[in-house]
Amino acid sequence: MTLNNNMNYKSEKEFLNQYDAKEFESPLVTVDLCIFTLIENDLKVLMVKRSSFPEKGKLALPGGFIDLNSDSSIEETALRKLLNKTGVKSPYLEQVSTIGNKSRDPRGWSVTTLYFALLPYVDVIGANEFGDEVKWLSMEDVAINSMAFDHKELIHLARKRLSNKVSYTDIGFHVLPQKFTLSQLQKAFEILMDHKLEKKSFRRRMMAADLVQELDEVSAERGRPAALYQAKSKQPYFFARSL
Amino acid sequence: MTLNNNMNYKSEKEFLNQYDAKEFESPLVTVDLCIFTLIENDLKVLMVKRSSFPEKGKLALPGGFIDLNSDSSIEETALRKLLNKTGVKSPYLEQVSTIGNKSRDPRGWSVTTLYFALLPYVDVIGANEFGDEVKWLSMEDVAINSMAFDHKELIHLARKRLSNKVSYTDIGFHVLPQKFTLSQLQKAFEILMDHKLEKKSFRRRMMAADLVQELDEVSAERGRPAALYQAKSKQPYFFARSL
DNA sequence: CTTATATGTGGCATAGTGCCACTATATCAG
DNA sequence: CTGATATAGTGGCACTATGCCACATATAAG
Repeated sequence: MTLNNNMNYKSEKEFLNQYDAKEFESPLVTVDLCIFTLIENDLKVLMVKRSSFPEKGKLALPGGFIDLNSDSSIEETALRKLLNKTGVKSPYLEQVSTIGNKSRDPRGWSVTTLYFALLPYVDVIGANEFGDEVKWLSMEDVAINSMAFDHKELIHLARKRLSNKVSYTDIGFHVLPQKFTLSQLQKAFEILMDHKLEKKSFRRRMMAADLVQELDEVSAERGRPAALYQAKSKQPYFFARSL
Repeated sequence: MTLNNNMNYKSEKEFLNQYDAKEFESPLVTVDLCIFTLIENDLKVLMVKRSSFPEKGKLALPGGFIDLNSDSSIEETALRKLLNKTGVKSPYLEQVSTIGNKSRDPRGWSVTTLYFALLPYVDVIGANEFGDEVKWLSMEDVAINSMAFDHKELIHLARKRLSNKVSYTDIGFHVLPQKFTLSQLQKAFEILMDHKLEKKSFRRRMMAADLVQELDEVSAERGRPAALYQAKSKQPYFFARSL
C-alpha cells in the first residue's frame, strides 16, 4: 500500500481536509502485556479469563485496544492496562516485539505490540476492571493450559527476553521487595534466568557493580542471619559475562 | 478501549458476523525500514524523497502501509518494501521497535513498526518503485537534513540497536562481500559499533569463535597481501566481552 | 553441647583481554 | 638493487574476572 505515492495534491492542507486516517485500510491494533512476578520462588504470569467472544473462557494476556482519545502513546496504553489489572503504577516495563499477521485473530489481520513488566508480588484478586477473572499463573502451568489467540507464543517470547536481559542488566531487582538478602537476590536471578549461579561469583560481581547498599539490619530465619540490602540507584548495565 | 469486555454474545459465530475489524477504532499502521550498508568505510542509510503530502519533498525512511490483501505478516511487508527499493531479497532483517502516539503524524494517531536491515552495497539508483528519488545518505549527514515525521529519531533508534548488537553477535558480516580480509572485517565492525578495536584481540576472538573460513587466496593492495576469508555458517552469538 | 542450616570468605588454577613490540611480505621511488 | 613505506600477522606478558570449593561464622533446635 503506497496510497500516498502517486498523488499530487496542491497543498498539504487540502490533503489533510480531503483525507483522514480512517480511509486507509488498517489492521486491528492491540497492546498485550506479559506481567511477571515471583511468588515464593515461583515465576508467575498474570492471566485473564476472557469473558467474551472470540476465545471466550480461555486464558489470555491482559491487554486490549488503544484508546485513541485518552491514550497519547502505546506505552500509555500498556501502563493503563497494567494499572487496571494490578493497581501498580510504575513497574519495570519494556517493549518486547510486535506481531502482526492475518491468522492470529479470527477476526482477520491484527497487530499486537507485546510488553513485559516486572513487579514485586501484589495481590490481584478483585483488582480487575470489569469483574473478569484475573490470576497469577505459574510458568510451569503455561504449557498445560489452552490459551486465546497466539498468547502462549507471546508468553514464550517475553520469557526469552526476560531470561536474556536479566543476565546482563539489573532488571531482576524489580521482582524483589525493598529490602532483601543477597541469597534472595541470587535466587531471584536464578529463577528469572533459569540458570544456576555460583554463590561467590555472584556476590563478587554484585559488589563490584556497586548495585546494592548494605543495611544495618539482618534477616533471621534458619541458619546464620543474613545481611539485608537495598538496591542503589539503578544503572543500565553491569556487564556480567555469564553470571 | 475494551469493546469486547462487557458484551455477551450468544455465540462466536454471531459475533463474527456482526462485527468485523473495521468497526473498531484503530490507528494508522505503517512499517518503516532503516536499511544500512557500508560504502567505502562510510555507514549509509537508505532514504526516499517524499513525492506527496504530508511532508512532501522531505527525506523519509522507506516504508508504508501494510497491504492487507497481499502481505500475510508485517515481516512480509518489510521484505516487500526492501525488495522494491533495493532489489535485495534476503538481507539481515530485525525488528527494532514499535512507536505509536498521536503526535508523530499530522493525520493523527499512528503506529509504525521499525525494522533495520544490513546489506552489502547495492546500487540503488532507479531501483525504486514509483520514480521516487532513492539514495544512500551518509550517517554523518543525518543530523544536517530535515526529515519527515519522526524519522530522524527512528534512525537513531536503529543506529543504537545496530551498534549494540554488532558487539555481541555476528551480524556485522552482512555488510561485507563474500570474500574479505580480517582487516576489512575489523574495520566494518569498528564502524558499525562506532568503537575502535584491538587488532590482536579481534583476530583472536574471531578465530576462537570459529566464524570464518580461510581461503587459498590473498588480497593484494598496498603492503603485505592479506589472507581472504569467508563467513562460516552463522551462529547466533559468539560472546565477545567488549570487542 | 551437638547437630542442622544457612551466611559469608579465602584462595588458587584457569581463561580471556589489552597492549605493543616485533616479524613478515608486499609496493614504490630512486 | 636498495631502502622507505605500508599493511598483515604473531609472540608474549601482565592483569583481571571466573569457576570452584573448602572453610569459617552465626544462629536455632533438640
